[in-house]
Formats: sequence, structure tokens, C-alpha cells
Amino acid sequence: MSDNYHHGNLRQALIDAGIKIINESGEASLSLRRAAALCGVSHAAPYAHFKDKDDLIEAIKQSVTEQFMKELTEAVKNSTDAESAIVNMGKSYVSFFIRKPDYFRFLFSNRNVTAHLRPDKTYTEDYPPFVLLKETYLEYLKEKQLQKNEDEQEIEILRIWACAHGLAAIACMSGVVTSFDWEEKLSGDLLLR
Amino acid sequence: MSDNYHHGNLRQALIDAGIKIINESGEASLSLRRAAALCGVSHAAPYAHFKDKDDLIEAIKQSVTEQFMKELTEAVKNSTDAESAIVNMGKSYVSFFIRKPDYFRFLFSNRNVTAHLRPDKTYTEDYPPFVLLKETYLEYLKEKQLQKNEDEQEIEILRIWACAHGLAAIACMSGVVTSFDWEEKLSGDLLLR
DNA sequence: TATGTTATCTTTACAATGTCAAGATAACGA
DNA sequence: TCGTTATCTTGACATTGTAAAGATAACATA
Repeated sequence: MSDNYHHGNLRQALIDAGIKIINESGEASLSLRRAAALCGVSHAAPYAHFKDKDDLIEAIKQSVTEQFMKELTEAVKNSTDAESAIVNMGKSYVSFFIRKPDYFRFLFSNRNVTAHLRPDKTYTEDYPPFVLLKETYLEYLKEKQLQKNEDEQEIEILRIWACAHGLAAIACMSGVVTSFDWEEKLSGDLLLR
Repeated sequence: MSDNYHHGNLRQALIDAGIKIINESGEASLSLRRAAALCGVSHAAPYAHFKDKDDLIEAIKQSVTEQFMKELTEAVKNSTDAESAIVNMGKSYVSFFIRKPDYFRFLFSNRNVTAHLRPDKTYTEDYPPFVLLKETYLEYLKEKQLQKNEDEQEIEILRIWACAHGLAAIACMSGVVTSFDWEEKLSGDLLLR
């Protein structure tokens, strides 16, 4: 490949640039032109790889979600039993976003989605982190030999999920992110009763 | 007042216009110029009342939060005891944002806050809805004659809050907002154990 | 009442951005 | 080797936030 034309892998480079911008200056300053500049290409080059800005944002979201999912999976794998796996997953959930509060705002801001038009996959049944929690929870029921009907299961899963997400939200959006020992709180019976 | 100059109460009109835009087309299409146009003034007129766009957004947030707070207070007032007040508050919390999902995205998107620079008051100790929950919770402890140390109290309040907020998030951001009976779920022991 | 002050609004201008169109360049297959 | 196609550049335009300068009206004060 030459030096000017054909960057090599501009698509991935733009995603990485976008992530870098978000980490350094927040989503507000994420622009197609800045990402392009960071990659050393002209301002319209991204349009060869992304339909529009939202399309790039969607790709970045997917990439960040993969990072996120990796940590959650790791947390489950490093647990000895399903019960602690759930707690550890919750810890990882909050911990991930405490370390990267800009990711939280970015992932869950939905700045571009009018919702009526295009609800993204976040939170729905196919959302990988949610699937992981469901599997782990069923494993937990089996381990403890607990019998629950589907309605009870759904409520419990929702409660755990909402709790973890809500705590992450509080942690990320409040000014007290660092002055609060989330790890300790989560190791209590905050998630699982 | 004349017909062209001196709108009368442009500041409030701009806030109302902003809310209208958010409700009709989402936060993405909220612009100073559009709000100004809706008020029938020139595009730079808002600068007599707001420092910049963020300043208007902050004012809108405050206005929406007041609406929100009103419903929460109402829910508490209409309850016979503190325990049901907590549950009803949670119901109202989720219900409010299910009816106005754009408000949820708007209030908690933090599109403009770099967090390091200016964490807004949301979620902090002075946040009125949070204060209301704390008061109600203490009332609940008194009613039930329960003894809990401050740490236990904090955890429980956080759990309730996170749960309500997390459920609202799930409800607002997923595509299944309407196909799920949140009211019923919340009346179960989702919030209070 | 007259006048100076100030708040409010308009006009003009500029930079940043998203996006499109037309063209240039290079990779690649036939 | 040559045509096709993906990739990238250049140029242009509309939208937006925002600043500067000036116009207008409300208002206080003498």
C-alpha cells in the first residue's frame, strides 16, 4: 500500500480514534472530521466505511460492548460457584464503568436514537451481557436447587440487572465516584438477597 | 410591550420550546436556533437569557426535574404508610419515564458534561428526589420499628434507588417498553424486600 | 418631562461540523 | 493489460454555536 491512499484498515482506525476521543474529551467532542484527522485522512474519507456518523457511533458502541462483555465473562469464569459468579458479575459491571465513566455515558446516552424509529439492541433479549446473566442465574437456581416459576425468575433477573445498572449509573453520574467503596457495598447482599 | 422587541418572557418561552422539541423530535434536534425560531425571535436572542446552549439545557433539565419531583411527591402523599410510599415512589419513578422516555434520555445523557469538569447535581445528596426517598425510608424504619446502622441504611437506600432507576433505564432504552407490565412487577417485592 | 442607562433583540459574520458530488488514485480481477 | 471497483481527496453547502456591533425599548433618575 502506498503512503497517501489506502490507509490499510481505516475502518478499524476510525473506531479506535473515536474511542480515544471519547476517553480523552468525552462524547461531546467526537466528530467525524476529528476522527478522520486523527487517522491522517481527509474529512470525507470515513464515508467509504460508514454510512453516516451514527453508523460510526454504532460500530464504536459495539467495540466498547465487546470490551465490557470480556470483563463480565472473565468475572464469571473466575468464580467458583454460580452464586458468587452473579455477585462478581455485578462487581465487574459497576467496576468497569467506574473505571470508564465516559463509556457509560456514551453507551447509554442514546443521543442519536429517536427510539420510536430505531431502538438499538441494548437491554433487549439478544444483548450478550443480559444473556450471560440469565444463564448464570439459571445455573444458580440449579446449584441451590431452588424452584421458581418463570415470573419469579424474570423479576429476580430484572432486579439484579437493574440494581447493577442503577448503581453504575449512580457511580458514573454523581460526583462521588471515587469517595465511595462500591466494591465493598457490592460484596454485601446488595444484588442477591 | 411592542410586537417585535421584548417578547415578554422569552426565557421561559425558550425553556418551553426546548421541552417541546425534545418531546417531538428528541434531544438530538434541540438547537438554540430552533428554539429561538419557535419563539419567533432571532437566532441570537437566547444569548440575552442564557450563557450558552448548555445553560439552556440546564434550565430545561431543572424544569423537567420539577415535573418529575411533583409526581414523586404526589405518590408519597397518596400513600397510607411509609412502606407503600416507597413502593409507590418506585412505581411513579418508572411510570414517569415510561410515559416520557425522551425525558429519561435527556436527563441522564449528560451529553455536555465532561464529568471531570462539572458533575451536575443529579444523584448527589442534594438531589430532591433522592432526599425524598431518604426521608421516606427513615419514616419506614420508624414505622416498622427497625434498627439499622447507617451503613445498612445506605445500602438499602442505594439498592432501592438503583433498582428503580435501573428499571426505568431498561424500560426506556429497550424496545419492550410497552409489552411489559412494569406496574405489576413493581407492586411485587421488587423494590423492598 | 427629558435624558442617560441598561436589558433585550437583530443583523452580520465566522468557525466547526455532517454530508453530498465529482474527481483522483490505486488495488484487483478478467 | 485494461476495465472495474473500492478507497480517498477536494470542493461545496446547510446547519449550528457563538461572538460583535448596533438597534430598540423599558426604566430610573434628575
